[in-house]
Amino acid sequence: MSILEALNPAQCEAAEIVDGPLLILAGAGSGKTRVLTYRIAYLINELGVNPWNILAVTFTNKAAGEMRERVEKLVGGMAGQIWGGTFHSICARLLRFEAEPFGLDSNFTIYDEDDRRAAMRRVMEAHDIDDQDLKPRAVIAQISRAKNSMLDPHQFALEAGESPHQQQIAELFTSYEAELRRNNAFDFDDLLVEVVRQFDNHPEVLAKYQERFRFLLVDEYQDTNRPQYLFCRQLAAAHRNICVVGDDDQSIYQFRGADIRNILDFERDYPEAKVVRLEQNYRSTGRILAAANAVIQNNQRRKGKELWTQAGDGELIELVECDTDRREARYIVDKLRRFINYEGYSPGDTAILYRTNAQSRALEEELQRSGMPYIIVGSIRFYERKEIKDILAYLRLLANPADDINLLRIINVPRRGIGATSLERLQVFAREQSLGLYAALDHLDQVPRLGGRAVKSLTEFRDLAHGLVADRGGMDLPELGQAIFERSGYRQMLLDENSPEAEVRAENVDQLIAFMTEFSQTREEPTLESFLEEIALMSPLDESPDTSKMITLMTLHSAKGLEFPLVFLSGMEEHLFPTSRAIEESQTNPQAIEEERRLCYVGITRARERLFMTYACRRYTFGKMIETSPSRFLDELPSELVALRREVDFSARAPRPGAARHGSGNQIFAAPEKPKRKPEPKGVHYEWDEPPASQGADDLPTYIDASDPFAVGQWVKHPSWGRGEIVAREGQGEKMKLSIRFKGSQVKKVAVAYARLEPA
DNA sequence: CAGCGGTTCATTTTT
DNA sequence: TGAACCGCTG
Repeated sequence: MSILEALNPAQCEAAEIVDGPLLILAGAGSGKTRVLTYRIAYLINELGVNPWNILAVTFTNKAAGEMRERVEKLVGGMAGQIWGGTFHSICARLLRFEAEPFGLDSNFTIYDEDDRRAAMRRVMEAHDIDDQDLKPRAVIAQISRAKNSMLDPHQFALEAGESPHQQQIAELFTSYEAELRRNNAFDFDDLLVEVVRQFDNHPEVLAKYQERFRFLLVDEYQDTNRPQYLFCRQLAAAHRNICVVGDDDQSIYQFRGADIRNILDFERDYPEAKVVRLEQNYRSTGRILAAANAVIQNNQRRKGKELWTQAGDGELIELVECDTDRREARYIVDKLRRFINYEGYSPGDTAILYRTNAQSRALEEELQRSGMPYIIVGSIRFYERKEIKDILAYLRLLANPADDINLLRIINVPRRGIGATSLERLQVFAREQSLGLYAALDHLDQVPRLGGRAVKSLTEFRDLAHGLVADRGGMDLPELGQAIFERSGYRQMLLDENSPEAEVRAENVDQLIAFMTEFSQTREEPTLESFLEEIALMSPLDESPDTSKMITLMTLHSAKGLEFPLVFLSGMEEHLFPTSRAIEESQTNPQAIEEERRLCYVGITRARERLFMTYACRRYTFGKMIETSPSRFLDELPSELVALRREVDFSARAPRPGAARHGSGNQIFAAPEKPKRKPEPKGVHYEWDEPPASQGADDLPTYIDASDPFAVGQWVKHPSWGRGEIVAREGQGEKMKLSIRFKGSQVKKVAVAYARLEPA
């Protein structure tokens, strides 16, 4: 009996066709991941394929890990031998493994957006270009686009033609590339481009991998860009065993070079390709699916498919109009509390999705008041925090001393009295001698016009670095992190600051070191380089481990591939979703709106049972209240699927059908909510279903729970800051942080586990 | 050299 | 609204 009997006929076919190219067109919720895992298990268990011969490309590293786990359940420990990960992490590993034949230094650094910008600034300075009239960001965007089209600086210059502006960018492109090579660094785009070029130039290396990766699986194929497409084509050229899975309706990364043609033209690239369509949806209710189908139908450019389900209709989709973004947030949080308290949902069943990260702020404030556990995916990324980036910069310096950009970040952090003037002198010297800055530190006596104080400070820094390099061999990863934290004076700097914020930052560094410990215990090769690489290529989702227990807030992009029983799509407004940019662009190109619509489709299809879509009539934007209008996508929802309600006055719970008219007016008004009898709450219960009488300066109700000493509204005493009122809190248990308003009305953020707080 | 206060500018989305 | 950048002062 085959393991594939657990699959439906279409899924079974998709898992079984293992010879030659295969395109699986998998609609949202059609069991795609299930097919992929069974396919791999089938290859290994029933066809005796060595897992070592399988390469699985996924969209996040987390997804790769989950797939490996699921395969493991079917085939056992051998699953660990499957190569899996994102294009970027796979390519980074390839570049390190093959550094020698490729003529590279395997200790290269991977530049993120910040590093990239810093590098570009430096290049522009060298070219004497004022960054006011040519912004580094814009130049980088153009370079990135060029790389995603596989253009090198030379080809870019040819395409630029006569335009002096474009020629200037071409020059900057050339210098930027030189700068990165000098620093032994690659940016995100380079990782892919470099592998493709190297494979072209080293067919013997390519052949090795073609031989090894006899079975190629690529998930989210609709979001591949040109270099990724070429990479796949290179690997598959010999055996043509390539299985790609995708959904043209869920292509949402064209802004970063994804080319929808890669999926639309798959059958042209591989004429012998078989195509399997998965259209039965196992995720959502009939109404949710109908809404999704109705919206996406407005796109012209698609392969065309219609999802269907055997599940029932389910509830109506609720469309909620709120007068402000604040009210919208409050409505959502209030609704969540009810679902969690009385409808048997747990926080982990729920998600709030939005178009832009900026929208998370108002929602977060409301959630903080509520005390319900939540996690924001991606907006304030752990590895982008100053203190984390600083400590990482020290680590990167040890791994790759040739990286000036990195060294400049920390040479005066903590303050060592090394100022701009001294640094400039050092840089001029280094440039003249063709030395990296780190190497130049060994010749301080030869640097012209360097003051005695500066020499002393720079020597101090050099000795610090040398010391760490010398001792590195005898330390494991977390010890090294700890040593950097201590010896660099970073910990002392935070201690001296003696503020709650500094405490939190110290705690963050401790967290980083804790992760280093975990890393060195769980990874096969816990080297410094692999650690830095993993962090550099981490997606926001890879960073947040426990979305399963909390209300999850994230962008629609981050939500791709996920599902939740209860979903809120917030900010359904013109100029926000679709964005102003897309609207503007659609003046000249009607298809510009289509990617936004696909994003909307992705959002709708995340929901299993209940879907709420909300919009505000006025929204705080750039500190100003802006009048808004409902998103055009709402007009595309069939009226019979939707219940419309209005949230105007918070204290009046019942909706007030009223003045404002919406869009084409095809929505129904919901009957006023009938007063429900409260069932006995089960499990965790979040308080304040009935809001207490409003209090406080504004007319917003403040919720207070007297049994919880750290509830919002309670007073506490801080050893150094005195008495203060808790105005907000985040996190749980040991990680709980409080925002406290002390006298002088300054608000400080405090980690409960660190600050010795007393009730006051 | 560091710290302060003023100004300006920005929001897509992410590896 | 706020982060990020600039220029001035001590």
